[in-house]
Amino acid sequence: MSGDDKVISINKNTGTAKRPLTLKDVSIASGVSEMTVSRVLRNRGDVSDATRAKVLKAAKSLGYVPNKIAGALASSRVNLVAVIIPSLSNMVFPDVMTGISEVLDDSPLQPVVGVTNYSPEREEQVLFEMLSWRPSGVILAGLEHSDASVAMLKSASVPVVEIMDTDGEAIDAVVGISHRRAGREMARQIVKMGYRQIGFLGTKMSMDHRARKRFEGFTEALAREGIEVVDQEFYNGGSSLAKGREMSARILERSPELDFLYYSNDMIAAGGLLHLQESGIDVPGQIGLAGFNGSEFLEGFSLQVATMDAARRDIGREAARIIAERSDGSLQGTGQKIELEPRLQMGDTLRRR
Amino acid sequence: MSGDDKVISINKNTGTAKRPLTLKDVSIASGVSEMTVSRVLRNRGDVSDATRAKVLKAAKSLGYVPNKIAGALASSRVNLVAVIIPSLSNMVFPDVMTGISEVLDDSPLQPVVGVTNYSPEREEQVLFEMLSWRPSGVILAGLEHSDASVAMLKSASVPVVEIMDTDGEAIDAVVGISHRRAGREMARQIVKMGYRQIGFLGTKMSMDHRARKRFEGFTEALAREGIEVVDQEFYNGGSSLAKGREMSARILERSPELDFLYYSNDMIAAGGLLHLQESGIDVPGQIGLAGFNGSEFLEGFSLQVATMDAARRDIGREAARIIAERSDGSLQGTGQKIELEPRLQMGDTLRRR
DNA sequence: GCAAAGTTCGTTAGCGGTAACCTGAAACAC
DNA sequence: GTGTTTCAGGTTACCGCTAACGAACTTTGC
Repeated sequence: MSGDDKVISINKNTGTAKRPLTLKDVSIASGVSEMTVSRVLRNRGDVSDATRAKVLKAAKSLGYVPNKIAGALASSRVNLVAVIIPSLSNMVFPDVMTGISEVLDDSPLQPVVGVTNYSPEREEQVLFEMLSWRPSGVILAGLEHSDASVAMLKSASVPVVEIMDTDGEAIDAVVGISHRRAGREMARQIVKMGYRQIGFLGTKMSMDHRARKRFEGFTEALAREGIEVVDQEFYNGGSSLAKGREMSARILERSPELDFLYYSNDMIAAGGLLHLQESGIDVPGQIGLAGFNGSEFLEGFSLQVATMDAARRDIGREAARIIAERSDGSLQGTGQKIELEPRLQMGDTLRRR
Repeated sequence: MSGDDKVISINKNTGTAKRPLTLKDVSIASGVSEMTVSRVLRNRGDVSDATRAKVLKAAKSLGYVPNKIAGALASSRVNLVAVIIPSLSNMVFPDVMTGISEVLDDSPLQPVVGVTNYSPEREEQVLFEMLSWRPSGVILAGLEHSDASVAMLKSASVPVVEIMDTDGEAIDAVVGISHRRAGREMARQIVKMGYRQIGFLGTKMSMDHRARKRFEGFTEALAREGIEVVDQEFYNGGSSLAKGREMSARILERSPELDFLYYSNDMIAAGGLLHLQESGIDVPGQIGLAGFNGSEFLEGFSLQVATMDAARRDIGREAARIIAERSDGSLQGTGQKIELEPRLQMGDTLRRR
């Protein structure tokens, strides 16, 4: 906001204003037809080595960059994959993106990212925008979308892969884990280890369907053992260590009888760990902890927080694979469903017995 | 051959023919010309309210999604901004992206992200790919690019904003901080607080030019005080708390006389903090610490690590603003340079005196 | 030796929109 | 009434590239 900490200056560049080059320029420069240039540049059709070399040389010396817009319009082939995710600023989606890129790098396809900030309206806008570029496929997070979004996706006639979550009905293909199951398994493990007074800390779950499903699975599994969650604590906005600390302090003040804290993600769980350690509480003896995501950064703490790996990278890879193979014809049919296993990582914050 | 005997595939879900809709379909459905439909959908030119309503209704009921490819080709206007960054998995670029989105959301422009993994060759590829979509602007990280990349950017005749770093020569506009200066300021502060035996811990800097420049500024300022860095420790790959721990342990074993550790980013600095605290070392009395980035997650630790805010979000905002204003004509000229101020955050790991 | 079958390249007709121009009717001026 | 605007919408000609077809030339088969 303070305008005085900026220095603004203008330097004059000798930019030669030029009409962007077209195939015709290359064709003239190399003495062949535009079609032949097009063939050379796409490695398609029969071209003699001599002319190929000639054309490539001309294209390079001119600095020709093909116009994909025109190419896409003419061939009605667009090598873009729309990837629509809620956020880039937590740990999970960058990992998914890594998995997607790993696979698409070996294909002609390219990911294009759109971010929705967990807003269905924004998702609808972003989706519309993306579909208007006629991508070869769509990967989007979650199974919950507005009616309009679903309608757009259904009538777009492109491969659609919904990722992260398998608990629900898909539009086309799905790759993910069952968050209900992840919640259930963690609950069973916690009970098995003898904890009984369990508190839950997480986001306000109106928007985060996956956190909600984990919570549902969690409480359901507890209920089967005749146990109820003793207390809950919610927060808004992004996750942070500091929030994990504060929330842990609050819930323990309110409910000092708690012997276990289940967090909806690893970041706030780690914050909770720091708080407990500084309060001189014995973890996991007196109070146990668990998070969710299998985040790598947990490894840096003195105790490794128990968590459940969400297979983020694998999800990205499998989703991209479906798109790539459907789009090159090597995978037929629609509606593939890949349910990956959430893997429990016991860490050091669940007592063993 | 008549145009009517094309093979049309039928979607079993809806039973509707799935040839993608065009303006013509809407124009037939609403009884006006394609041009009028185009005008309605773009809110351009004179159309009566009656026909406007008619057209919008038809478009909505058909579920028409305009084809931006065709539109872009015809109007040679592409509302995309290429954003080329090294990585999504550290803390810095998601923040930059947030800043960019904040500004572009108020414009017709849309960011498209490409990731280079710190590889110049990959940057060249990604750039080529992006430029072939004829974007309205390019935002890319750093000032160091291959000759071919520079040539492409110069001849593309689009606004180019290089971000993060202002220490060097720009192709067109720049927005960033001086990393040399950031290094210098931190060095001065450290010396001022009485530390003398200083160690450096960071990435292998062959690829990370900004880390290198910080280090150069750092050693330069130390040299002016007659001080040299006592020991250094480098790592490969991504940053993590665990790496920060290990490196800190190693460097202190090798050089127990160190009284200050300067880390090239906050993640490894935080790891170092955890290591020192567990080793029973007094921070900042016995050993001081500082990182770089002004990462929010530092707030969660028991001591706030000293750091320097890189103004990431502001950088994104300013870069996007330049592109947006240049592209709507409200900003004339080229070569704007905006140098933001890195802000020192003293935290608790520098002793005060 | 000549027809059949490559090989290599050119020609034509769009892809689905939009810019620029044009037209007919109603509104307004004098 | 005639001339001039204004409004609402239609016509035409591309944008830069590629699919499809075909032509010229060379090679092969027997």
